[in-house]
This record gives sequence, structure tokens and C-alpha cells, in this order.
Amino acid sequence: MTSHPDESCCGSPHPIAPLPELTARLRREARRVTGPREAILDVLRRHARPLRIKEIHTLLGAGANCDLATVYRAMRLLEGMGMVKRVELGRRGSSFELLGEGDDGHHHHLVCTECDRVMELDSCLLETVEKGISLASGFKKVTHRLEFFGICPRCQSPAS
Amino acid sequence: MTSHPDESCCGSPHPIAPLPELTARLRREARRVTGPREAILDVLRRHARPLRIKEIHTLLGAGANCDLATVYRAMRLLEGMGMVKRVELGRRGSSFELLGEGDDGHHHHLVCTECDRVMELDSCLLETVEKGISLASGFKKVTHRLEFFGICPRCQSPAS
DNA sequence: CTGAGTGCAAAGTTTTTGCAGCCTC
DNA sequence: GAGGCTGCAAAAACTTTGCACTCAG
Repeated sequence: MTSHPDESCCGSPHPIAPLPELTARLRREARRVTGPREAILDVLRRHARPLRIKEIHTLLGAGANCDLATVYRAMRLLEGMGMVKRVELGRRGSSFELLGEGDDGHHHHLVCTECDRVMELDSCLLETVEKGISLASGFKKVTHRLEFFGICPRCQSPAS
Repeated sequence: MTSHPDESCCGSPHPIAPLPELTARLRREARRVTGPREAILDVLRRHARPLRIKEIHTLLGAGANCDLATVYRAMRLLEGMGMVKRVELGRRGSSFELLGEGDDGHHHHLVCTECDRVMELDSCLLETVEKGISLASGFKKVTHRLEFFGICPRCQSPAS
């Protein structure tokens, strides 16, 4: 189990991918490397935890001069390319986190129901379950989405 | 594994609770049994699968004369009372399904990514995982949300 | 009778879309 | 230079809220 860096906690679970490596992935798929996209990828690589669209837009700051609609479009593109994983953490709206090259993003999260802090859980033992479900149901390409919720130690103490 | 009744499939996984039993639960909590609430509960008990707010509102029909805002308010109430479970199935917005008395709602779903049909999965083996996570992380009241996605047999055939 | 609950209307959020101009390739 | 991408604006989709009236208990 690893905690997230950033406001929430500390210690990155994954090595931070260099920005040029990320833009290279865009180019490889014949997508253009633009200012907004570069800025968005940079925000994502510097915050290794699920970020909401609005958070990304805010973190971009006024300098990036990037429209909210552009963030939505970029995240849809990146999701489609598998560069980013969409996570639904119960709060309103989706969150996104960067995926490493070849990372299928099959880790899961532990979310505090009080303060929304997010921890990442390391292992995923559900591949065999998926196979069993696929066999029993006839479904193909079975994947899953799994999130844990609870009250974090900080929110359990009286003065949170 | 059980499939859902209704448009999707057939065979109810749970016995259908009588309407008076449901309204009794309302009264027991000192909530009023009104026309709209009764109609909403009746819709829920007759469709044993996750329903979206809009679906519920539509299924109520013009006769019920129930406002969409009232459905939202009712679902929040019922969720708070534990009579209903909120499910996020990837489509936009939440879905809800009726919970039996004493049912904690810990079953999960298999959703077709093509047509959105939903099947219910019977068992949940994650309680021990939850306990382990709680021990390792210090989180309290750990619960989880788990959904499987895939392409159902019907959507795999050429003429779906 | 009393206040919880409702309909209606309006506003708040989140996400998508159309379009003209810009800038990457 | 061509077309993918962007900002801006508007709208669509989803959800909440304020208020006066109604009706369940």
C-alpha cells in the first residue's frame, strides 16, 4: 500500500515520467503536441493522484490560458489513447491519473469519506475473478472498477 | 450469477418486497407516506435492476404527477435510510436499486459496455480484503464499490 | 393543526458541441 | 498549406435549492 504525494501525503508510487516521453507518445499516435496538451500532461505528471477536471484546469493557472472545454477534450483523447485512467471516486465528476507506458492502470484506491484524501492500493488480485466471470457469463473483454472507502486516521481524531 | 429481470433479462435474484412492507419502513422512521413516495417505491420493487433517476421518473408515468425534483429528494432520503443502494455504473449519473430489509447491498454488477445491460453477481468475497486494508491503513468503516464491465454475448454477435 | 413533503421555477454543476481562427506538422 | 486543435459561447445533461402551498399524521 502506498500513499499519494502532494497535499494528501507523500512518496510517489510510480517514477515520474519525463514530459518529452509523454509528448512523444502523442506524436507517435499522430496527435499534435500543443501548448495546452503539454501543460496538462505536465500537471498530471507532477501530481501522482487522481485529479478532477476542474483541479487540472486550476493547476494549469492563468498562464496556460487553457479553456475548460480543452481540458475535457484532452482528457477524452488521453483516455482513449490509454495514457490516462478515468476514476470515479464517488465525488461528483470523474478524476484522472496518468498511466505509465504499458501500465494497464489496474491498481485501486482507498478514499476517505470525510476529507476525500486518496491512497493507492498496490496489488490487484482480481484478474482470475474476471476470467471466471467471463467464462460463466459469456462476456468478453471483462474489466472492473474497484474502489474502497473509509474514514482515514486523520479524520478519526477529534481535531481534524 | 443471476441476470436481471425486465428489458434486460429474466429471473429476479431477490423476492419482491410487498409495497406495504416498504411504506411501513418509511413510517417506522417517522417519514410520511405520500403518493409520490409510494409510486417511486412501487417502481423500484417492480424493476429489480439499477434504475436511473430519469428512468424512475419516466416509469412513474404522467399519472403519478411526480416532479423530477421529488424523485431526487426521495432517492436521497431512501439512500440515507438504507432502503436503496446508489450505484455508479459508468454512464452519466447515479442508478439506484431497492435493498431488502437487512440487506447491506454488497453484491456487484456486470455491465455491458455496448448496450448498458446489467447483470447482478451473487457473491462478494471482499470482506476479508476490507479487513486487511483497514488493518494496514488505519482506516475505519472500510467499504468498497466494485463493478465489472465487458461486452455481453448479444453485443458480440454481428447483428446486435 | 403543524410541519414534512411537494410542485414549480430558477439556478448551480458538470460535460458536450458548433464554429471561426490558429498553429502544428 | 491542410486539417487538427483551440477559445469562446451556447447548450445539453444532471442535480440542488427557495418558496408557497398541500396533505399526512
